[in-house]
Amino acid sequence: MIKDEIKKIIEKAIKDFTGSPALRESALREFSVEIPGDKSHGDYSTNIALILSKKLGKNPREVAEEIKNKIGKNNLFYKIEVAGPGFINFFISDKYFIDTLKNIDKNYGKAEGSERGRKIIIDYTDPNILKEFHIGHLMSNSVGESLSRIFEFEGATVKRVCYQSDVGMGVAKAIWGKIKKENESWGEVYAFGAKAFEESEESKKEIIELNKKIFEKGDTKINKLYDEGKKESLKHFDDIYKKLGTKFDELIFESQVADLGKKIVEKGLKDRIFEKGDNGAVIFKGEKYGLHTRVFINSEGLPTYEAKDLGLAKFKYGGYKYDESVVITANEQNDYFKVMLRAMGEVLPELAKKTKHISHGMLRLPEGKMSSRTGKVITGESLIEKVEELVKEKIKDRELSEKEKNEIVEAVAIGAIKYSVLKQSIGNDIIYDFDKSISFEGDSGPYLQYAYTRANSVLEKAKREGVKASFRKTPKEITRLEKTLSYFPEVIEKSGKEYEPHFLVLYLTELAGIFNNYYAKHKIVDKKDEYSPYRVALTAAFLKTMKNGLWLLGINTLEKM
RNA sequence: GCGCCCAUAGUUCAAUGGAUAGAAUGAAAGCUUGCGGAGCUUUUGAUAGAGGUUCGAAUCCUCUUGGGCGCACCA
Repeated sequence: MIKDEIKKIIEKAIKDFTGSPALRESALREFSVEIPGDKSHGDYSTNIALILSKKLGKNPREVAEEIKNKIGKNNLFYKIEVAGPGFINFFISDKYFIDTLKNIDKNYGKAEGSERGRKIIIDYTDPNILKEFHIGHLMSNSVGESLSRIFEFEGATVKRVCYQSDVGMGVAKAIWGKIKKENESWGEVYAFGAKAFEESEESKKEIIELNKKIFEKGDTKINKLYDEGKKESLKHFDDIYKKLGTKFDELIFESQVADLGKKIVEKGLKDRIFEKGDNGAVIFKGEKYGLHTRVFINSEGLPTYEAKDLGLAKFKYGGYKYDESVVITANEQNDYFKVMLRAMGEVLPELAKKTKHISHGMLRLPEGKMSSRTGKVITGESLIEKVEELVKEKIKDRELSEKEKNEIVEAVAIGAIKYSVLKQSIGNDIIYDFDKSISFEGDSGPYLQYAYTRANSVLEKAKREGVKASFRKTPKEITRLEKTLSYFPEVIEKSGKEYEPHFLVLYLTELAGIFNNYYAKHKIVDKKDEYSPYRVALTAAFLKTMKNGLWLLGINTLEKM
């Protein structure tokens, strides 16, 4: 990557610069090499002089000039200039960009980054059995899958896991509902049970009683109901994962980690990390760390979610010696995670250090539009269905086979949803606009898919007309397209490092726009034009980059649409 | 009550403390002999308010206003 090369050059240039080694070190940690938004500021730009001058108490422009002189001549650039308050701008030779283009193949950008050799476990989606798969799960899945693919692409070995609750009151509410309303779906009966639990003392008692029975596993009828429900639930989730393009390496259930968690907390109690509350519950006093108190084992001696999460960490590490454990949840759990991770820092310090909590915002729908007649919450699958219907309506007049149409509907709908989730920084709420998400123009998944498809048909035309891709004859001046294509590896690395797929989304959207612009200005396939082979090769490079990029977001490309 | 997060063009989003705050969409105007016009070009328009730190603040600090979330036995 060119950015790394520039960094090395700068490092070398300031090696025998005035100041102490410690000062130099800290400057090297802080400085950055960026692609400036304004192209008149060069292809790459660094703020090293601004950082150094601050530490040295010198004029930044003078420092910049000095560094520029130290760098001297280098074939990579045709020009270096000092600009503004003291930026050093690098203008890269076209030859470099063309050489990069030549190396764009289907592995372009792969495993170049910083994750090489690392073992990462990533936990996302996390629906609970017998409950609905809701929009939050859809968000978690989109984020988790994309990050997984980015880490893998950067060279990490990734284990995808999904942690789900299969015991407790939630399950009891659903089973209680199922007993009362045999023919209703699990999602429905759960809602029914949950409502009854809140509203009727009698029902509440029954559900608590039932919860014990489920736990004891003594009643064959209840056992059967539970087993069937669990199986059906998991099958149902599996269908959704297939559609979304996720394949988990392991499903971990709450029941598998409860005892482990309890033991960890009991040991922690002996070590005085935890303490006993008034009524016998085992608690962690978060106030010592500026947080709040949470219960890890309740007064009945049962481990809570907190304890189970400790068990989960140990369980995960037992099966896979990870370097990093990434957990993705909605951000309403942020404060909870702070306390739990702080406690983990005391009882499982090594694992706590390796754990990274990433939280996403809510997917909000335009008011009224989606709430169905029954007033139920919108589920993840009904969202997918609704978007599919809209896409279906949109392409109904195309001359395509039924089979082709179905493929397009699914790819475009999923692409639209994933794009909407991933296009902005994780953590903030998303206002989901149905029409915008499936729009073929502007800021959307389908726009990228369309740009891909159109480029693809250009290549098909080239094939028909016998124009072969070649970089032998290159134009005198290259365009933004060649330059932008070369940024791809850097963008992926940044997305992975910062756990932010939106950098990639923004990049691909810009790239698609630039390609569309190129396409509008140049005739790509033209037998009589000596530059046509080059343009075909450039189009092929765009196609591969776009395909890889979309794949990293979990979005499929289409040959026709 | 306490804590955490958030506030940027009409709208939806960008911007490791850096250069003239970028896109998309909307609105207005234009482009088509040439591959999928579902495209391209141009114009329009914003940092919630008040202080402070800094050579430099949308970004850091304080206060105000307006939102979201969380605070002992749910997950």
